[in-house]
Amino acid sequence: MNILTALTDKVNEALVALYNVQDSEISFEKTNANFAGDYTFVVFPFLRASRKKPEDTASEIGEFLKKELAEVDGYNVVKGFLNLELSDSYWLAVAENLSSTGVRIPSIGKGQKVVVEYASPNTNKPLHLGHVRNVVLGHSYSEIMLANGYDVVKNNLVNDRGIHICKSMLAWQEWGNGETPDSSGIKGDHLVGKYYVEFEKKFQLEYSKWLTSSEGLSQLEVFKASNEAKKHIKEGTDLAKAFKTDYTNTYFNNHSLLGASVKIILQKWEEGDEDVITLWRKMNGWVYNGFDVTYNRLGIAFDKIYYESDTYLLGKSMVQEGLESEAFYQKADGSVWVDLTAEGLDEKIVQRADGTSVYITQDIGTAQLKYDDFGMDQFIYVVGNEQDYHFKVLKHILQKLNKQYANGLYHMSYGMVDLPEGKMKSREGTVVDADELMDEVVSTAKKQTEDLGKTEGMTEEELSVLYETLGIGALKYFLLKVDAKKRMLYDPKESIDFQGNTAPFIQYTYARISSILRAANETNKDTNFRTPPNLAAEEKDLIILMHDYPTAVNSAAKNYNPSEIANAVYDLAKAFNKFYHEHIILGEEDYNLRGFRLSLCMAVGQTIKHGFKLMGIDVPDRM
RNA sequence: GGCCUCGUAGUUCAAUGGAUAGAAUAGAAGUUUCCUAAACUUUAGAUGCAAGUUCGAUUCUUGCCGAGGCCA
Repeated sequence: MNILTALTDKVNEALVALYNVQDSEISFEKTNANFAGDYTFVVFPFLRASRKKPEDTASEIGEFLKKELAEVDGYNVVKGFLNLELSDSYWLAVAENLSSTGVRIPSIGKGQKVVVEYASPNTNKPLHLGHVRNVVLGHSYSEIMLANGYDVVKNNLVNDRGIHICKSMLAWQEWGNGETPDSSGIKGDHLVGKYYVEFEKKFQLEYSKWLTSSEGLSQLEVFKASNEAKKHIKEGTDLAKAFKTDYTNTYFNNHSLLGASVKIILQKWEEGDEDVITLWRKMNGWVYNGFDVTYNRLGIAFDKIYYESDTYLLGKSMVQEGLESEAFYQKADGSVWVDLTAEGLDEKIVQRADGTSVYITQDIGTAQLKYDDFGMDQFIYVVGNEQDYHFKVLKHILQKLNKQYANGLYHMSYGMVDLPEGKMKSREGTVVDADELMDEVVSTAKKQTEDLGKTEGMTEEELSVLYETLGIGALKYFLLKVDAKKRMLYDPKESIDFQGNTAPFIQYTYARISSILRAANETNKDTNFRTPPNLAAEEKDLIILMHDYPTAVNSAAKNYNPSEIANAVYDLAKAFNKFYHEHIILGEEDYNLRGFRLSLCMAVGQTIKHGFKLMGIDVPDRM
């Protein structure tokens, strides 16, 4: 029972009756705090039809609503703003409903299947803060879709093959001395990452040496004369430095001994060489064990995991299909292309002249695989915005191939997490490691809790659960409260706050509520109330926020934006603390008033818990 | 070179084209005989610049300045 639906219908009726305007787009906003009223209707767009002053138009519509809708108690008009005042008895009915049925979300996704792909890590190094934003968003969005009635498949596509893991393999073989997670006590993903870094170090050494060799110096001269160099001269960058950066890949492919060795490993892998496959399995196994620890601590899981080693050859048959249907075309050298200039994009290669596939070909194949496996209505990729172009292309290609399911493709494009100095760079050691970050926020939670000293009587186990709840909660909330599309900043020096608009603030509110309800239970005070008492402003605020909460859950799904949940829950927690400060609850003498307030507490607690579940964050009963 | 994002208080984030641009944090001043002060109250502080569309622009359009990204 959402009053806005009724209001929308009635305003439409009013517009027809008064000004003969049909089928208008009606919307309401919350009344600005500086004016009386609950919801506001803006009449400016209808002045042309009414041919009256804004004030008169608003008054006429207000009068109509007041007469026709029992819930509308009164109204006031400021310029073209019609502020509608709903009756206390309406809000009390809402409160009663909340206390009897709890949180109810309209099932807008009933009967629809969605595959949400997130995480998608490489297996050559541990997860970092960027991955954490990814998985936290993906998990939260999946939960939001579930709450909206969708049938959701949480899906991970692991990039377990390729040149990157071969680098770790080579380094481990050469310099590892048989080190394992068990022998070294290092978490598996970190151990494999250690050898990846080791490889890069050795490679840089080799490269630096080459750069000062006669061959390297002569290549530098060639570079200095090139068009590329002109750009750098214009920007004033050091040419030797620019060359070093620009030439890295060419060096790796054409000159490097280490590069050549890695490529041999990759080739052997593709041929199915037993020794290489065994090593590859072993090291990936270490990484998966490590990832599982990280995922578990973050409280996320998947329903379906694809591995690129199984899927990287997919898509080739679809290249044939595209050629036959003339969606693709072949160049003289045999390479296959798709022309997307009509769609405002470029021409894009989908198969190289030597017959090997490119990255996007795999994605075409896995999209089809997903559809074959799940027959989903929508499939969502939680992937950073650096791949905006890639997914635009992917969608267009699938459409050109006449795949109906292509219309259900959505790239949930989120912004990067930046550091104060800019992007995280593994080479410069500025990457914020996921495991270290979790350790840090949890130990901050521990320290804060101990400083406040309110946990007397809790066991060691309860305390360690509490620290995880608070620390991991703070981290997740920090990442989720920002609009997913936007890039955001993390400052390691300041780390993550526990005051203000944070998870611990909201968890604290929940703990307060739990504490009250516990005490009420122990003293046999119940949440029943019969005669509707007068509504205090703080009570009404709570009811309105809870009344609007389900709309926020629908909206978060429609807008692919979990931050709407964070905002809604934060506003509610803030309003509750104000209410708590202004009104006695347990000590209230009046039976009905006390019951009413207790029922409000219960409903607020349930709503907070519900919202936090959608963000994948736990709530503590005390803290 | 082409294309795509983004510029809001000192800082980090809000604001379906609507009223006096909201929070948090940092700053200043308060609140504890009272259900948890991780709280509450008060205070000061911002739309990069310039045009345009509109009854009305932080929001839409164009140019400039600045930051980031993608494609060869």
